[in-house]
Amino acid sequence: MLSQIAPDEDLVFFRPHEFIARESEQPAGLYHMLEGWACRYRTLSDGRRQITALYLPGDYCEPHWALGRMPSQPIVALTNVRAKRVPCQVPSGALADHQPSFWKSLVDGCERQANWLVTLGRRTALERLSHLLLELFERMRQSGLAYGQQCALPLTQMDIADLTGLTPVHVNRTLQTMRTKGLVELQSKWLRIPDVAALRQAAAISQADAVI
Amino acid sequence: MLSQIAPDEDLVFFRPHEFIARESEQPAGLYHMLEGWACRYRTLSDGRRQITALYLPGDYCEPHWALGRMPSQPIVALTNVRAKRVPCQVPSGALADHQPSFWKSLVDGCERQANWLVTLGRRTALERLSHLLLELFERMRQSGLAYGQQCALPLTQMDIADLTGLTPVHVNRTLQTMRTKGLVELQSKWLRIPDVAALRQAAAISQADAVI
DNA sequence: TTCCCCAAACAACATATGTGAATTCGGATT
DNA sequence: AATCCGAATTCACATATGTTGTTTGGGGAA
Repeated sequence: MLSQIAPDEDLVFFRPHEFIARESEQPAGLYHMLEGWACRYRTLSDGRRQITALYLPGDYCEPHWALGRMPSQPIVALTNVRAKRVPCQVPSGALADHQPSFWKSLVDGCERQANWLVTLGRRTALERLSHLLLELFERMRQSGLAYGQQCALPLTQMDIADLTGLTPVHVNRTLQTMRTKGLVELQSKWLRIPDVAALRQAAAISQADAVI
Repeated sequence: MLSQIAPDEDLVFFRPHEFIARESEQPAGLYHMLEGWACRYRTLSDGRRQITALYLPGDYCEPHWALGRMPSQPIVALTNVRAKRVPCQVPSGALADHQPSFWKSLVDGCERQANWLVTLGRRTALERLSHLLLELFERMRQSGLAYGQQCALPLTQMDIADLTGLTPVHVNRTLQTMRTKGLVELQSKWLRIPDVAALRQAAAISQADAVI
């Protein structure tokens, strides 16, 4: 029954392109993603757009909000999203004690960003795409959402361009090259990686490095 | 007297290029920077290098370590560094209660990284340099280390290249352009910004945005 | 002062990626 | 089955940035 749902912990839904949070507006709560993808981004005044974070099932969106921050960049749903809303106002002491997975989520996000800086700053288009696809596959795998060497990938080539700092045209070109080389199979929002080791090499990821 | 220094909170010094922390090695503690600059970075196997964080006086290096993480990227001193070492093993509850500035440092670092992603992904060379110089000036100003419109900037053009994802040659070229346009004065490790508003515009920072 | 060395500055040329536009494809809707 | 519309694909061309190499400059050591 509806009345049995705890009043401060709701299930919420978003449609593609719907805002989950707006810049500098107090969000209704933290969202624990249950299903679907979302992203954080910034657009410059002339329309250039860069995605700065991707939220997949299992991720918290956004840990910072529990530390008293307001969103500094907007967040939108990329697909249909189902999430559990949990209030921001949890005292940080309680969070630390009761939600280790929450802290892990925060720090993981930071480390992913640090790796992402390397990708945007120093990797070529082919390396960026390889790195992105590996990271997404690995995150899906860790959430139990990968099947063998494949997983869902509900992004348009324009989304991928805004993630990798490239143009959609160049994403397309480079994807073609990768297909030709047998590095990936990618069609109708479905990703298959025939040879993970080969793709890691194409991404300029050193043997010892973690992808994420 | 030496004997009066608390045993778990030491003053430490580093020389330029000296490692403050190595990848995957337990650091001796957190460092609260008192003087000098340091950076975190990653190098790809062929030598390409990207700096992913800059530590200025007042910054904590690295908040994550208090959350049970090991360094995932090495950290080196860029100048002579003086810092206060504080043990990592502080229980997170105590940190939360007694060190709000510590949490601020952590979240500020995350937000800076998110902004930095936009810069590396979507801004031109001139915009990247403008953004970097504005951010550094603003951070120095907030630490009381700016004097009017100027502050120290102890970076080589190669450091700046590794921060902005450009080549040293192009950094030089672009800096010349900026000097010609009167956007910055930069010589012998000293930065002067004649017109902050003009530089913000050159950085493609929207009026409302924070630099950091 | 002289020497030395690293950083900065400069030049010519190469190339990865961007731009603008047209065409094709594929899934949804009627 | 016919239509529609966003996404993907392809093409020709433009340009920002990279590459390689040389030259100049300035501060520290002897």
